[in-house]
Amino acid sequence: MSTAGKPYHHGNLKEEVIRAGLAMLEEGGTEAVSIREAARRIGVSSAAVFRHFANRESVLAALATRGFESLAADLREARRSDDTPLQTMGVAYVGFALRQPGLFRLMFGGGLLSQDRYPDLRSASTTAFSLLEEVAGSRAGHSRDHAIARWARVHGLAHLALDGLLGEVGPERVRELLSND
Amino acid sequence: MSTAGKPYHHGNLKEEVIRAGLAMLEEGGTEAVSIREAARRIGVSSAAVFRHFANRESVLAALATRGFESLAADLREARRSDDTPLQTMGVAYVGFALRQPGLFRLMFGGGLLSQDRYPDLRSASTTAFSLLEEVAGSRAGHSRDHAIARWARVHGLAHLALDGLLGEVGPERVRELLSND
DNA sequence: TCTATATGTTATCATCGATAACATAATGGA
DNA sequence: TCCATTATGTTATCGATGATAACATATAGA
Repeated sequence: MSTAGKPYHHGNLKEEVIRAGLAMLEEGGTEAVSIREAARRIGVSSAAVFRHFANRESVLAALATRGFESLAADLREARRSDDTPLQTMGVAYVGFALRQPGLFRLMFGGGLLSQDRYPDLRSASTTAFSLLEEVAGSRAGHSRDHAIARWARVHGLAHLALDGLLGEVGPERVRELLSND
Repeated sequence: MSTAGKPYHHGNLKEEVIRAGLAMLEEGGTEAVSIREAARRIGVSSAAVFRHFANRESVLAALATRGFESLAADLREARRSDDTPLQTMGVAYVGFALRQPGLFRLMFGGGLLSQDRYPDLRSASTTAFSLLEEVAGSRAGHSRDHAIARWARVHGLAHLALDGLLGEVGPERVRELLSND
């Protein structure tokens, strides 16, 4: 038990590291995610963080995993739209990227996905993607390849918008770019 | 003049740093690009590198710029195909990403493009993109938005393939995925 | 030739990820 | 209840990195 100050055991450190990591991610991108800085913000020694994560990369993997879970939630919400679920999901997808660019870049640009360590990350990403692909291929007479092509378009739009190559991109603009099919 | 060993002045250091950087990029991604390691490989002090680059990020920007120039060259070559230039350029685009994943990830995933420093990088990227967009929109009756959508699909395919989300992807597979229009 | 400038070198610093050695709290069986 | 095991935290330390300052040498032009 603690007498007055902080208890010796934090109790929720892993979760807080993730919270701090997500914040740093948006402040300065993946490079700005630092174990020491996270520890500093939480008020704990940096070595304590290593009790919960093997190394920095595994922190990044945890952040990316959260990202895919969050993206999947957004996509599920968008799917409820009864009129044009594909467009709406596309808008949600691009919106996610623009709202959390640091996270989005980590999720894809980081090369974590293409590795085989981090099975949690793999499965979280698969879950999110299957939501998109499912809807993209649901119209009658469309091949799986067609679904992939649609999915790729959404993904590409998100990346291009993020890199500022499409000018200002709002929800309506995204819907417009996804309407021609 | 030097008596026997290396001359005091390297003479071509900037270029060699870029060469070394490109190599490191493919060996271990952006994170593996290190000023000190580059200097070590070239056989020069790390401080010497800073005579030619303001900081590490500006080295990365130079590498990315090279990447866009190289990509543009590939696209120009592909455009010469008289039958299906758009598909061929798409194949070249994805092929570039798969052949040089580290470079491709730096060019996009790094967030360098969205910054405003590095005007050379901006212009190199614009040049490359205009090649794609030009051809993508050249068919009669197609809007600029349609060209962007096509471009996005190619870009998205490159990213997805790079992240291993499309399984094995060879040139024919890419052409297949780009054929439905 | 001589001087300014470009380009290299050798310290040196603060920061970072990582690990070892040690300290304390929480848990659960005898 | 006590005590041993385990989980979780701390401090000290290491090697590598980006960056800068102070100094050395080569090159080029007046």
